[in-house]
Amino acid sequence: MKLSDIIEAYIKDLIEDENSVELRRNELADKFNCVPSQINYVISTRFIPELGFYVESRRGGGGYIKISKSSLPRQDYINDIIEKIDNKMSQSVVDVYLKEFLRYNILDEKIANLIRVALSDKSLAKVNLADRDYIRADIFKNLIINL
Amino acid sequence: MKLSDIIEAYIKDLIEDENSVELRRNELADKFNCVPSQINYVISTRFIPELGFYVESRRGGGGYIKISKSSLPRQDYINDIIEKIDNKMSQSVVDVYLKEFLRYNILDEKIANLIRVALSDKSLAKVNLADRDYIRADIFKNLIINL
DNA sequence: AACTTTGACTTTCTTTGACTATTATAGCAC
DNA sequence: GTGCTATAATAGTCAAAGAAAGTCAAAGTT
Repeated sequence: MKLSDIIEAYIKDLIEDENSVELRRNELADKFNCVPSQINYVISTRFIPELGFYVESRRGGGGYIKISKSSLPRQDYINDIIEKIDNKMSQSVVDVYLKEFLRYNILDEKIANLIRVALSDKSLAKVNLADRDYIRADIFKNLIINL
Repeated sequence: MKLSDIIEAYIKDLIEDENSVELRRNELADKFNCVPSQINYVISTRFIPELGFYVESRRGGGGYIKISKSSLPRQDYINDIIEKIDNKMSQSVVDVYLKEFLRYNILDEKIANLIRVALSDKSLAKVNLADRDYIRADIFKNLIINL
């Protein structure tokens, strides 16, 4: 078994309890006798939004990496959808999805609106046009993973 | 938890009652076993005018640091904050604001979390570093206005 | 070819300390 | 008493050091 797989399993075990863990990157690296950046590798290949994970972190003294897993029943449905989502989305495609989600009670009006605002061309005005739809899709995926 | 966070919480607790506190810098530093200038660090990163805090101080014998919180009605408060928000925001500055909003019940955990996710470096990974903080601020302002 | 491991370099946030600035007060000269 | 001065008691500033985590590409494996 590869080291990365072992680390992955270890982290998943920790997540089990609380549906989330807070890790110290260096500690973990130490524990598994690898370079710290391997932890990043494991996280970025295995704890991805598409699989229902959300990762937050903070640098500096007292820094941490927090990984949470959303385990709601509708999660499978959401995951299915996320898999199908293109890596770029226009404003109107976002709207299509939101309507769909509203219909299935995956979110309420208030949240849908928040997402709409966050992803609007207005909010993203400074992102150049070529990248905008890609960034919109990124934000969207991260958001619905965390609904 | 970081010392700075602990000190921040401690001070906020003291403020709760009277909407203000008067501190002695050295005493506080002593209490938390840190150098006095750490108190300044905490104040300058967490008790900023943008969040409605007002800090007065005096040196010399009998010196003090007084921190007060203005408690405007909700909408005024929001407007006030929006006006003061810089045109760029780091992830951690967003966090500071959200914590504040939570504290004053301007939004709930769920929404705060969504905003956090939407504005995280993760979501905005494809935005180049030079622009990221500006775009984050744009989205943030749009969101807050539409809260 | 795809995946994993490694390490040098970068970025972010916190802690520390040396140096500076301000204020109150005690003591002294008058 | 009044005014001046020295001293002690505070707080402020700023830059360096420290403590994480992130990035990226080269090297190694399968």
